Amino acid sequence: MRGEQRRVKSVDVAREAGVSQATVSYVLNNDPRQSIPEETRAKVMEAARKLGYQPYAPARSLRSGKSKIVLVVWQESVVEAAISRMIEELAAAVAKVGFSLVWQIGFSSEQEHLSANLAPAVVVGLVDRTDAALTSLQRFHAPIVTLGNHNWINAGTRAQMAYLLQQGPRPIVYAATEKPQLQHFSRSRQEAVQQICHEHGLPEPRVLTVSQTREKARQALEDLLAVQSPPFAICAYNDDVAFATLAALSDLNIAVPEAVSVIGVDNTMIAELSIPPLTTIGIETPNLTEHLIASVLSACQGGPVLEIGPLQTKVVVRASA
Amino acid sequence: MRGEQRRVKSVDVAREAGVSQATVSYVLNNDPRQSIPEETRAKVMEAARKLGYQPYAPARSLRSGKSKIVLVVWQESVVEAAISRMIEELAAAVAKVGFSLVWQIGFSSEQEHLSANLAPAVVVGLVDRTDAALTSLQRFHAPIVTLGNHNWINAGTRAQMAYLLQQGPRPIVYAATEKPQLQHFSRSRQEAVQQICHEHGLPEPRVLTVSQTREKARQALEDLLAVQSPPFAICAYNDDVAFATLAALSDLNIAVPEAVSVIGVDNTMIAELSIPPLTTIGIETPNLTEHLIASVLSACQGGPVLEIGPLQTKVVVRASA
DNA sequence: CTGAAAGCGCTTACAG
DNA sequence: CTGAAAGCGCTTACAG
Repeated sequence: MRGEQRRVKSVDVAREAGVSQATVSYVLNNDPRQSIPEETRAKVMEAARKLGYQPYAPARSLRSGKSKIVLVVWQESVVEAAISRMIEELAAAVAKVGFSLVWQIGFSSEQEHLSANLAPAVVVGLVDRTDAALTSLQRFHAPIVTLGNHNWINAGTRAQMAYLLQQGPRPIVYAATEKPQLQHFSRSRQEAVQQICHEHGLPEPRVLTVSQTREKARQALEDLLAVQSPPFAICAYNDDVAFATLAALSDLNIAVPEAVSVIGVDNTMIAELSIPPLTTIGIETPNLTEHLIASVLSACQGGPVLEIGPLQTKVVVRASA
Repeated sequence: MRGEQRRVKSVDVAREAGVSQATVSYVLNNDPRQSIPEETRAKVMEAARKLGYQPYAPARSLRSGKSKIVLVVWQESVVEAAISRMIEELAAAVAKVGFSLVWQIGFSSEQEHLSANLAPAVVVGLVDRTDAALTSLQRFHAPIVTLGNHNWINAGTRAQMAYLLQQGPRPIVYAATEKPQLQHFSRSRQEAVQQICHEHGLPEPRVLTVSQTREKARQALEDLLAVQSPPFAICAYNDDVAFATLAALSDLNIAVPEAVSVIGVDNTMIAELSIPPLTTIGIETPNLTEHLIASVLSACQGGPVLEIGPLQTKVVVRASA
């Protein structure tokens, strides 16, 4: 399916409307420094509509020196509802000032020369703030907006541990994910769990690596039970891992939370649908979306990049812990 | 955080390397029609590296008349692992020929003027092929690659019904999603279910609208049970809906699949983690990714848009139906 | 209020 | 093999 045809240019619109190319530009961009009579304006609009004129982005970017693209760089490969909703609101906000939002998903090395192919006005880095990632974002030569908190990766983990500790002195097991693309995060959270255990004089936490296949998850759990007897508490990498863990516990007829308690992170849609319903951590930064929008809009308009405050968490207590 | 600085241009590289701007372009683009001595080539590369030169995409697009952006338009707001994996492979493939891939997520009207801000070389439309959607994609003035099958939205639904029918003559209930952004799809699948029931002389299927909150899902199910007594089979919009349905059935102590059977669509990661494990439909088109890649690469290089064959499905039998 | 003209940073015929 | 120059389609001082 092709959609090509000859492109209609602003000079075509000018000819059709019987005005100059400059006037077309003034009208279409609503240039506030010009005062165009209503009649001329209408003629131009009508001609543009009739010819189906679409300004050609590269020309306009080249001339004006700035593009109208906001690039969201999202490090993981899956986009969940919560983040999607946040960015959807951002997209609506930037659209109001004539910008468009576009995503890069999965921050892979193959994609690194995106900066040679796209010149965004602003980049929103929803990534772990490692030096490598930051350097990579610099290549866009655009203002960079990131989540303010260096440790947002582990914010949920710390909240999980605080809750478990407050529930009583059970040994802790960290349930890691098996997904290769999440190892960086998973390891970081694991270290956070270890450190907190040390600080509270708890034994070194064992690690349960949970695959998404039910069978393998059950086996890993059996292996764990051979060396760690209940009661204990499982602090899961995220809700998905907690889910698989609950399935495995059910298969082995282990009482949750009496023998083993489980806590997730993310408060995804499905968290309340598990059996038993999953206790988890929700990210609840009041006005996070608003702060993000304000920061991006400011950057779009050449203003400073506003700092975005740290993430706040809250425990969503259900039945599993 | 700013990453601006003065942009280094190809003329700067030329000066640094002691050659002309043209030579810089030839070297950096590996122009096959020129034969540049190795020594000159090395000088240019070194100068570019030293200055951190990045070609400016808009200028290059304007001059060459084509961009190196592949835009993936994804109609839903959530990106699941399966689709993400497919597009990741596509991204790697186009990267090999110097293109970059970028997503538009959630095909909202606010984003419609994206075509004024971005000039992709190819657009991949992972959207329902309605006239409105197609017209919208045309505005990019680029070749459009879509999934070949007009009815891919309902392919999974037809497979669900075929399986349920083959299991025996239970009344069918269609479990719809409540999510506003999915209504178009959900209604389309519902109609497919109705039509198939007619064709097989089954009674008009009742509709259970399933919210993602457990409490509301349970209530809706109770309302249904007041008018439809077991046994019956629930054909769910997708795995998420099936999940919520299973949770509600568990709350009401209804035996699955003895009293009520449930089948999903998508074969998501969590499908085997439900209690009982979910019977569902997987999309299993052999070489779908390969076909997609071939089609996009062809379009990138100015060739024709290759047709992509219809989606194929397979039943993944677990315990719920 | 309107138009003729310059120029953004590249690529690519073209001449040498 | 290399370089001087034209030109992609816009926007925006500038002159009228």
